[in-house]
Amino acid sequence: MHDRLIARLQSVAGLTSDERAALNSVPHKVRTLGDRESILQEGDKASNCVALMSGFLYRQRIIGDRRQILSLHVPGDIPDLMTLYLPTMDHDLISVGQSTVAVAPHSALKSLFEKHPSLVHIFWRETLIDAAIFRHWVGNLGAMDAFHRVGQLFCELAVRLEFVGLFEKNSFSFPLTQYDVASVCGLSKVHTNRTIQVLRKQRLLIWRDDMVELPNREELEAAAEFSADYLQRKAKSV
Amino acid sequence: MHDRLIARLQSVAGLTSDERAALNSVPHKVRTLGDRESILQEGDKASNCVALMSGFLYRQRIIGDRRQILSLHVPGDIPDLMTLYLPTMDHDLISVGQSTVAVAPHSALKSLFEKHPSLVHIFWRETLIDAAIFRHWVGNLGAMDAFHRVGQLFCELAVRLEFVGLFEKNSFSFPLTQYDVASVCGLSKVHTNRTIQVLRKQRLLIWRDDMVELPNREELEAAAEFSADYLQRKAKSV
DNA sequence: CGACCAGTTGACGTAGATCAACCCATGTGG
DNA sequence: CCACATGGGTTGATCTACGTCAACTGGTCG
Repeated sequence: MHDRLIARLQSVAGLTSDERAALNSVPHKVRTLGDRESILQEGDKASNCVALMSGFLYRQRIIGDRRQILSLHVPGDIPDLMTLYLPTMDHDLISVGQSTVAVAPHSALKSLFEKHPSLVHIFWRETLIDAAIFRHWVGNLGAMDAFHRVGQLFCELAVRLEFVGLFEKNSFSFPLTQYDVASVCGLSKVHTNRTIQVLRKQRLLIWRDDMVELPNREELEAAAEFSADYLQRKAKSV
Repeated sequence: MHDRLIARLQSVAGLTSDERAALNSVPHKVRTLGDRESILQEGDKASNCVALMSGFLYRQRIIGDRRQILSLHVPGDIPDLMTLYLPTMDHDLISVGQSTVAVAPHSALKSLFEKHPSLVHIFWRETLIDAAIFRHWVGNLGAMDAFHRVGQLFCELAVRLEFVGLFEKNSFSFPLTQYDVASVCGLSKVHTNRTIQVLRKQRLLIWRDDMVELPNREELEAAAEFSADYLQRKAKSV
């Protein structure tokens, strides 16, 4: 399994060298994905899990004539870990930009868990944080306006990317379009564009081509009323 | 632990008599809760989990001057199961109407898992379904209008209550207010009221006092474009 | 008896959707 | 090497679903 994932689990939960070795030796294949390439579709039955190594993935559902992006995923995430126990996908999983994933069969993970029961809790915890993020977005979408939603999105990404070492000099690579951001935030692309312009005018966001910079992160977090508690980052201090 | 939970796990996952006995013997206390009584608040560190035995609970977050209900919980749910691994609450947990819960210490659950590793997967799966429900509501809140959101809510409750034997003659006890429904659906109470009136006029919903009846469930599910796939009910046929 | 709360209704205000151009960079085929 | 198509981004005009405000009803409770 990939280093980025192992490093994250290491810093979040602390791994014994034994566990680390076991994770390293999980059989897997590396797969490269092109822009907008689909990994899994609604209704598919998965028999593998994918750990994102580089790039971005998102999950989406088509609802009526709309596309809703349910979540964005950064390297180190295993966005289909739930297929271990809920094999039928209730949404699509898609790559944005060029990305690479490590694909490991369910059987390999299950035997990993048998040999190292302590790892079960570590992976379970990963799915709990995933759930906490969804829960947070239920709040965002139900109770916040456009400005706060878009602001929260960039704040959250900064924290999650920082956690895997991909947020440097207040910047990160971001191959999504404004329309993608709109689909995350439950907004139209026109209104999303205007909201981003407000963030730009307030010097809270610089977004050109595929790079996003947050020149004044604290101010952005304050403006968006963002708190990273739900991402459970305190584990970093372990 | 409570029968309602055990019965659900039984039908969902299938339990050996050994596992069932172990679940039955988990030490716990029964606690009765009044209307709007709080169990846990944002920031609390939990050292117990509660399994809902009767009544309703909801999770909420205060966002600005608004209250967002993140999820509703029916008997058989363990809405704070995640505190096993994420001890700090990022939201409040509150009772509606009179309800009873079984309170079991984390330590008891952890030793249960040690003695019966197979139960870990069953409980993990429970948290995955919890996450699937949040994910679904991200879609609902991001992409559906008021009519669909409110309709989806009643459809979902019917399925979840049916699963634990609390949906009979197309009816269930429902001690929430219209304002509560508004807080689930991310709507104002005035607009929620008007939306409910539309459902009533279309003979899809009868709601008087604390009882809800869905006289034409299929039609309601069609109108709300509801599909129960995400609740993973197929396990019922096991 | 008044206080309070859920529900209901009407009038009005607004955030954000929709529609329709237009710009610009990139890519493609003749 | 140009002609044109395509897809992001941007802008302005208009529309609408929903929020807000305010008033009134009818139960319930002390």
